[in-house]
Amino acid sequence: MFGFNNISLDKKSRFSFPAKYRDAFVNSNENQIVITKDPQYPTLKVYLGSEWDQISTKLSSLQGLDPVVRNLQWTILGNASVCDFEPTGRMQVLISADLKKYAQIEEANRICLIGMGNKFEIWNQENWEQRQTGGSLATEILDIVLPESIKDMSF
Amino acid sequence: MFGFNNISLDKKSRFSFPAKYRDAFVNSNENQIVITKDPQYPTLKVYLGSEWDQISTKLSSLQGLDPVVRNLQWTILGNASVCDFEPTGRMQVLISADLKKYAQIEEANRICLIGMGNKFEIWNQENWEQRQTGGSLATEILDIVLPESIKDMSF
DNA sequence: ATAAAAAAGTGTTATAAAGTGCGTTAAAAG
DNA sequence: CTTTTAACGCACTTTATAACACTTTTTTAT
Repeated sequence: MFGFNNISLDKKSRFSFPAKYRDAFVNSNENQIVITKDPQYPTLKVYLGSEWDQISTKLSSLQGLDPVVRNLQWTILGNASVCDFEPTGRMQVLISADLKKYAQIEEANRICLIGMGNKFEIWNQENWEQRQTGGSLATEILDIVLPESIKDMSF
Repeated sequence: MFGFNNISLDKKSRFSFPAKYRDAFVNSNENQIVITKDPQYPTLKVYLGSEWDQISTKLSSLQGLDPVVRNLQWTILGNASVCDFEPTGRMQVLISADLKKYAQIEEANRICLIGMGNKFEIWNQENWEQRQTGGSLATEILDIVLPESIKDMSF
């Protein structure tokens, strides 16, 4: 599941996944989607239910005394929103006001949904364009020194 | 699969691969083609499905908390467009508006399709000619410092 | 505490736009 | 001259989105 999609939110902040991803969802037998905050950029991560189970299990088992780990746990686990999801239906998903705010898509009715293989990212359009052209964003956090325990994890 | 081809896009932004490549496609049993952005030049890369599976699997497994890796993931994975592809048929492929813009072929109805062995490149005609005569392009990005993890990958 | 009102969430339908398939014509190759 | 290939046009199908109606939850006022 790859690629760029410029899609619209309706008045209630719902969007539907592009139909081109339907087969992949149906084949992998997913019936849940999880949206949460990205720990580094003002963007949202969208995981398939099965993928989320792995990530959340691994991440919650890590030693919470390490401040970097603790922060990742807060950001990723503490903001996760689980949505029921029907791959054979309209594939609609609601984005909460809190998550919209984080991704800076509060008043916008357009978002960029970026397929990154086994997950998606949701971007504010201007931010995505700026990233694509090599610009940096005010809120990005890049200089994390990673503890050994998460060096083998990819979020 | 090598060589230069000057071919036309139809009104819906489709083009067909030249018939001379048919045997190669049929023999390698490909039924998908993937188009995505080149990370350095304003041009598009076209991969066979099998080749793409390898590249995308490797790239998405890398540590996304590294900003250089993340940027490559965004560019290559996040802009990939997967097309169903019938080697025995017309071998037609659609180029999305977003990718056309990146390769600066927005209003043009002619493109250059360059066979590079196991992949192709799609160029705006003027840009291709300029590169051939040694000129440089305003948007090219050459000074990427690659992390160790991707030094053995070729895109 | 209860009822009314407002807000938030869910589901359906209609319409325009985007994408697909295929036949025909024009051009190139053998 | 015949055959193959590329380009174009058109009709059909699918998809995205806006509009609307209805349900549930939350808030507010009495």
